[in-house]
Amino acid sequence: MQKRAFVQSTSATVKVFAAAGSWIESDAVAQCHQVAALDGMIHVAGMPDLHPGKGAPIGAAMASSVLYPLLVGSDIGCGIAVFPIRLKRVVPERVAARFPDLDKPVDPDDLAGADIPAGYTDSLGTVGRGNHFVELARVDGVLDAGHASRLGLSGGDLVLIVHSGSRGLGERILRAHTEVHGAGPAPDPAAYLEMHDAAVRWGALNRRLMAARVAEALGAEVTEPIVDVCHNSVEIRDGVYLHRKGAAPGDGGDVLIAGTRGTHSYLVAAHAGPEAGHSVAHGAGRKMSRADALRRGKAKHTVEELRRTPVGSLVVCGDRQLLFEEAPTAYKRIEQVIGDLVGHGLATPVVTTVPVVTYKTADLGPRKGGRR
DNA sequence: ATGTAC
Repeated sequence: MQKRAFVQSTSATVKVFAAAGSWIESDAVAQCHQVAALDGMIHVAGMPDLHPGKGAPIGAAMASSVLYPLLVGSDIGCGIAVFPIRLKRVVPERVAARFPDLDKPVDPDDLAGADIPAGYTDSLGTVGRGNHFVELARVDGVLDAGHASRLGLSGGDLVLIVHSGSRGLGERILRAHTEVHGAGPAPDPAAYLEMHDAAVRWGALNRRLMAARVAEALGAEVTEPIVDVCHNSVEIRDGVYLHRKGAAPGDGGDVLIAGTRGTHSYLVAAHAGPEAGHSVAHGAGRKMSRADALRRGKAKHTVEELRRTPVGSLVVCGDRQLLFEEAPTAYKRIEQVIGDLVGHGLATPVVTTVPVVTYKTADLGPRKGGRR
């Protein structure tokens, strides 16, 4: 036991929602306990996709009496939305070739009159990097037919899944805080929350813009999303600040829990209580650092097998390093994560989706896409 | 995850 300081500090409770057999990186659990020791912290709930992040764990809901911007992170408002889409003929190669360039922002002139949160038009309509993606997927397994029907989903239906956030806006908001206050709490929570809320709205708009861009490029119609859940945020809940970093609000709504670029994703009905921070996992969760995934991936995979996955989908990604970092083998098995949520009574699967074409970043020219 | 620096 470590020697206690003279004044006994009260540490928050920590609970990780993973079965004994589910591997969780010890660094991530250690991060949860570091967070638990912060002033004002009340409870830390680790999701089954828990993994280490920069300064704070990813896949955690953290409740405290003070607001810590670092526990939301830089990608404030990042989330996953699901848009039903109708297409006549779906040949992955054709769809991939027709995908728009989502690395280039939309022309601000095209948004004349639109309400752009924070007036931030840089990179609006772009997907970003890291684990972000825009995916045409097909509903595969229907696990709760009644619930799926209420969402208007049947087996074989196509959906666009958009995972992206607030790009440079959220990063700017966090940096403005950390430059003055470091990892400390927000001295003026209301002022932070105002900027945070703008970034959340910006992220939601960004996801809609991307869905519209893709639909237009594919000659399809797109409507409002049936699911749109932000997993990096803070809210006042039961009188305290509930921070979520890589954790989706999971108390009554539906959530798309992303698998990987070569495996299924799960749309679930979430029903998490206070012990789970009213939250569920947001994805499969990395099991390898990006550096490890790159090193091991290069030894294990060819570029071709990462671009054409075992489920027959295509991955549009002109960045070879990103392709390795995001290889399905760098992530935990999504079935394990879902199983842990179900096992703890936090979620009920509704449908699974299988990727058809996943856009990560603009493809290389035909000449540049050689082996390895 | 990001914009920027190396």
